[in-house]
Amino acid sequence: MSVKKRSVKPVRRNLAKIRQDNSDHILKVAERLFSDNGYSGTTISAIAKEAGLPKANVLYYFHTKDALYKRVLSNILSIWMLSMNDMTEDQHPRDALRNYIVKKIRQSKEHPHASRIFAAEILHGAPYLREQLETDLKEQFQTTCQVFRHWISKQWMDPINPEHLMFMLWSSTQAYADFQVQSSIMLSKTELDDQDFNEGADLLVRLVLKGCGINQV
Amino acid sequence: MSVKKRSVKPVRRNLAKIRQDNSDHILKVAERLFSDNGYSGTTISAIAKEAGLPKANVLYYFHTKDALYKRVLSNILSIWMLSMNDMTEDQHPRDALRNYIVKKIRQSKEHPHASRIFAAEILHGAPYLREQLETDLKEQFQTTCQVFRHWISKQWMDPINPEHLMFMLWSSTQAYADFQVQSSIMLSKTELDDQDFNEGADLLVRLVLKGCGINQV
DNA sequence: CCATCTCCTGACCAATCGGTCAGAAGTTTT
DNA sequence: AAAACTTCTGACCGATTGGTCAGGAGATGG
Repeated sequence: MSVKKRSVKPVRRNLAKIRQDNSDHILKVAERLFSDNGYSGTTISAIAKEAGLPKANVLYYFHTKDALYKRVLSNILSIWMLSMNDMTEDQHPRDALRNYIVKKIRQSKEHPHASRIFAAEILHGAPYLREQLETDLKEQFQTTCQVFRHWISKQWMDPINPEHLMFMLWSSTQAYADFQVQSSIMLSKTELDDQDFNEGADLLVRLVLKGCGINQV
Repeated sequence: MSVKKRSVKPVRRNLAKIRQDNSDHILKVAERLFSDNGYSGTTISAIAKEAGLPKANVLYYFHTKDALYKRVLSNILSIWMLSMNDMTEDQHPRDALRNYIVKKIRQSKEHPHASRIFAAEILHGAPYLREQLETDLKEQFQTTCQVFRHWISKQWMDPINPEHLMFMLWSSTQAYADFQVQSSIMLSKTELDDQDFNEGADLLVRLVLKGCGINQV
């Protein structure tokens, strides 16, 4: 019955860790909400509530909504760019294209929120990303198109339009994140499972390789 | 110098026409703004300003923002569904698929705003469209998948996964509206022109037909 | 020409928005 | 244990939001 008067808070938290943990937590919650409701549809109050913090605390870590959104975006973009530079001239398109498609669909599966925020940004004219699209992504795009042209000149694939092939690869893989809701409705599921992602990847690989006249092993 | 005191407003407008014209005008402006800024990012004041009307007048025609958005959406969906029921068993996939792709890309070109609103809606979980997706669109989806299976059984095309082929067709054609901004940046243009849309359609037709093992004429 | 209906709008409203701030509470340094 | 610093938060702010409303202006039918 007697309540021990022992100190109730022996936790002794660490300042640096507190900052790290709270920032991370807020970013994670914000990513999900921005993904579900868009920039304008997401309020700081909602983020705070979902994170279990007072609104003023969220604004203590990220001084403005804009700054928070930009941090979310830059996190996303760094993940993105990292795993895209993989297609090179010395590879055979058979392997390079398969790897690209598989990796891109895996990204859609593992980072659906990030993927959707990215898509929504572009859908609305890329107000925050335009600069990086015009520099970093464009450079990478042109490099990859050049790789395609190289493969074509080696007759490893049909003479197809490299730019539009890139658009097709991008959109059809991206769709497994962006339109997941629609796809799962069409398949009468609550959400896509691993097999669905695999079947999607298989179909795209097959379609692209055969469609580009790349002889498979 | 003398100002003629002739009646300044001889126009004598017609009530029914006034209602029609204003509603249409508001819907048109709203479609553009919803497309550019999303639902939450678009304010009634902004729509009113852009339409050259007082805010209260917009609300006179459409009692709530929600109702206006739903009207925009239903306009879009009716255009959508109309031109999608085209693939039938008695056609050869060579023609049916080509027609579908060409038509879908033309829609992306001619109704980019509608297309983007639709995409944003799905991206954010289809809060307003879910019911119609679950009934109308799903039914049509399954019908078309059945047509694919029929073509496969007739050995007019390879035994590919019909559902994922539909996803691929949908996303890669849709992209010519949704990601137009990104595409035009990649191609160093201010916007895509007719030739770009044609090249995109050509590539997709070629990729899909050859990829599905459909022998072209 | 008058009664009636529709169209139109400035003024107004409560609610919510992003953001500020003073000061309490907790942690680290001395 | 005291000083210095960071974390935390309730109360508050002006601006904007979607929406209401009373009443004026214009159109219509008899």
